[in-house]
Amino acid sequence: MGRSPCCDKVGLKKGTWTAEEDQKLLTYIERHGHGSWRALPSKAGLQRCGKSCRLRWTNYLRPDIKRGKFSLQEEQTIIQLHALLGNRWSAIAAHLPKRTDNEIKNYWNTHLKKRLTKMGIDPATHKPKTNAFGCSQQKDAANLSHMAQWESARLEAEARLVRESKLLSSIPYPTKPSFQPPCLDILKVWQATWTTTKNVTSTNGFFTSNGNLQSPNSTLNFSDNMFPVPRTNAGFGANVAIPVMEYVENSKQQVGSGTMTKQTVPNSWKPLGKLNQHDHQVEVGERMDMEVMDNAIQLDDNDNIEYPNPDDAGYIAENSLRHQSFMEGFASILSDDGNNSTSPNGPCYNLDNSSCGGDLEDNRKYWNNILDNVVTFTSGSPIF
DNA sequence: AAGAGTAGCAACCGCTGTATG
DNA sequence: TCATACAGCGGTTGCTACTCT
Repeated sequence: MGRSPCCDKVGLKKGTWTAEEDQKLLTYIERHGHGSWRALPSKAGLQRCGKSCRLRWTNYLRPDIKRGKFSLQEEQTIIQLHALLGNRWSAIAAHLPKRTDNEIKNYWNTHLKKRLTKMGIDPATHKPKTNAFGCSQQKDAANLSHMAQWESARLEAEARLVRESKLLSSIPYPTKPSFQPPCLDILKVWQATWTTTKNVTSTNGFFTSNGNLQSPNSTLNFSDNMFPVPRTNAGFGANVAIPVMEYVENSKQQVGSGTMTKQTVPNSWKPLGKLNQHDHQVEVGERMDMEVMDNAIQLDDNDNIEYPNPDDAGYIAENSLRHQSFMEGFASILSDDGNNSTSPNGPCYNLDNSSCGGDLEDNRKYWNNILDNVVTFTSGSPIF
């Protein structure tokens, strides 16, 4: 026998909550915790379905949520995470303390989506909208998508772990003790590659003053311009990064002015894709899935994510290249000033919807800011 | 001033995976 | 083992306020 029915919907109130209902729910939960949502409405004297109470509490009444205008950093975070995770609002919300998935979803749909659209970026794919010159970009877009898929899968896996951690701390308010989930900073993995730099290129952003893209810190000992990023006037998003994933396919390939060789991934860390059984070399072109990602993430004895030794040469090479390429590709899509005559989507816009007025430098600074935050925004977050 | 159109957002709906009896 | 409730999630709806004509 299963459980008794949740709640018959006859006679239950729907629609906007009144202040009185809010107070009843708030008072009850403060005194007793929510316990069983099913039983809560009658105990609290509410003519509502338990599900409605839970939604009202989690999205509005909970004391640990922040309401009101989103900060610039929060906007940036949402855009970045949406590029990686898509419409996985709960996963995105896990990286935005005090914001609910519903609020983020609404904000995306009513603000950010429109802004990206105005900038000529497809908000669903975070790629430039198709234009007459799009053919030459297809391969690059595919590579970027491929890498984004990996990052997405990894973020999702970690977001899942965050959720699982939260379950452990689901003691009802207000007796809930302070609790922090284990460190799940995938971006610190990125940073690990940046900070093990042997040949740091000094820059505050992704764009040099002459308009070329650049990683925050270059991690390899290649000669200058190892990843030349052609800037053309072929339209929005015409800048493309050399897809470094190819170097794995072709065991040795000229990349820019540096020559890369096939890298071996350490046994303890296999994040890039399926590894062949012989030498743990990455085989690209495989569609990644959660199972692969789960297998790729190693847990230590305490079920915390075990990050690879950043000193490992193979790890550094694999990850720094992947991340650099991903970031450059991502940056290239976002970076076009949109002022060239062939830009199909008109002038560029800043995120506050104002036209950048053709000020390339301002726009560059703005996107530098966003892209820098990919690496740095998590430093103060309890999640990270 | 008034009606139409639009934006913002709280809340609902329905689906899915998990827990429970 | 199975049926069912629960909880979480993402998509969608509908109400309210605001703007435009």
